[in-house]
Amino acid sequence: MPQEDAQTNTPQAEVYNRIWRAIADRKMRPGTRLKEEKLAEIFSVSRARVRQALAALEHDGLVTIVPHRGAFVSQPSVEEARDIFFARRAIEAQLARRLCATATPEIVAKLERHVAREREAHAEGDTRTAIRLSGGFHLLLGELAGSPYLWDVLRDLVSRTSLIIAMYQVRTGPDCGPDEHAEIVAAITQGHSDRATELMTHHLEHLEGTLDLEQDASQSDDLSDLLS
Amino acid sequence: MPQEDAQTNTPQAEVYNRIWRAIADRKMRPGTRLKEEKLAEIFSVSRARVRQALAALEHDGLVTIVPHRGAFVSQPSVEEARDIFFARRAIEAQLARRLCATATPEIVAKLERHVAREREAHAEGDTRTAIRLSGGFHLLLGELAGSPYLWDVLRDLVSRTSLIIAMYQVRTGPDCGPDEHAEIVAAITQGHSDRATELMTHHLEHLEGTLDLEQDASQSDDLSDLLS
DNA sequence: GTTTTAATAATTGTTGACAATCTTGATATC
DNA sequence: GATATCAAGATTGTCAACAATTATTAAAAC
Repeated sequence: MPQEDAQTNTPQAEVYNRIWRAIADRKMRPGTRLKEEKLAEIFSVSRARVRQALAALEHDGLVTIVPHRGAFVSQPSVEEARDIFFARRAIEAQLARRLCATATPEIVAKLERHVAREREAHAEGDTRTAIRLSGGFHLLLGELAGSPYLWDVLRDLVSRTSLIIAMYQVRTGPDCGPDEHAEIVAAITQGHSDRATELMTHHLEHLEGTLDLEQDASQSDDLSDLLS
Repeated sequence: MPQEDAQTNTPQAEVYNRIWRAIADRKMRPGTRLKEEKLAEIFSVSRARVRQALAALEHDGLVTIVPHRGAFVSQPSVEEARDIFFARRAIEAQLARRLCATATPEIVAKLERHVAREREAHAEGDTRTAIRLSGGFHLLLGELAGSPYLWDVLRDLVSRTSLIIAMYQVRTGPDCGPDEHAEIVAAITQGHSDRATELMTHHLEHLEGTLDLEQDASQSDDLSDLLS
């Protein structure tokens, strides 16, 4: 499942959100250990709260909990990475198609405004916000498509994609520039649903293609670096 | 998010699975209250375990937790119901399409065997297993499509659909007979991907159409029955 | 010098008791 | 009689101490 996670008020949600953002924004590398007591100290909450947050994050696939060993930032395998991209293509293609049918001027305006901000951050060389906005584009698209359920699935997929990029990006590459997003928005604006879905599919394939997903999955540890 | 939930070993997973099945098999009506202490007594576990299980079930959308009030079997609204069906169409259409491209003889055999079992239960008038097998067909399709992630999303969607049917079915109707499933399998067997996706979409629309989703969403309580 | 074994420390898992909140029922007031 | 107020009971939420498990270190054996 997937459903309303990002609550706001309660202190336990605060812990969840902080860790979630840290992982999604790639401030914590995959494999990082998350000690309960340390987190409890950082956030000034009881260990039970941290425990709940970690359990929820495990449900989201961002954290892996090994019994009696602790919680770690997940290290998605190559197979999982490919699967995530397949799921994104399947879902986002449909969302783009639906948006073509339901797009109002306000919706188009929101999309164009977002792409403009992406362009801005990209031009200024502000990589961190560029990354966040880039993921945000896909989330915005899901939000505007009017399916709360798929929006939540998409939120999950985008955050997992962050982990995948952190693990498998070959270098600090172009990182999903705003041009392809602009094209998609253009297709939606004109109501070309087939073209929009095709562009979205291609865009995600392009993103997947920039990663190094060829390595042997059996050597996901640090050992592989030493033996190369 | 959606990911590996149905663990097997641990006692807390046992509680989760038992409650999950009870809801998915429509043995517990939407709105039923789930008292922690009572569940703890039934399953002979501590209240903390029950608490974990309920939290996970809330994440799956099968249970709604109201702070300081307790846990209840969810009562999906009409909007949520429509959204769930939209999501199912989006995802299952893509899964059917993919299966057309990757279907092996073994896969086809598994699908046909399942449909045969559905026919059997239907002919014998065994409604309960017919319902379970009917949902199982969609899950099997997701499993054979080879996307663990979407399979998990589908599992979530199918269980939510059970709740929706429990709430909105107009009577104990035909309940998704096996004939449409057979047609879909036939299309997959022949590799007609467009036809398979179309059949799947239509099948889900048909299922949604058998429900009474016209009622005013503001009257989801029992009062609406009394005032009609 | 390397491997085994044991003792210690650090970390996670669980439980039961207590606090906070809500529901229910009775009583008082209009 | 209907509504408001308040107390008792029931239920959920939280925490801190304790148990179980694993990691680390040191010593011992080869």
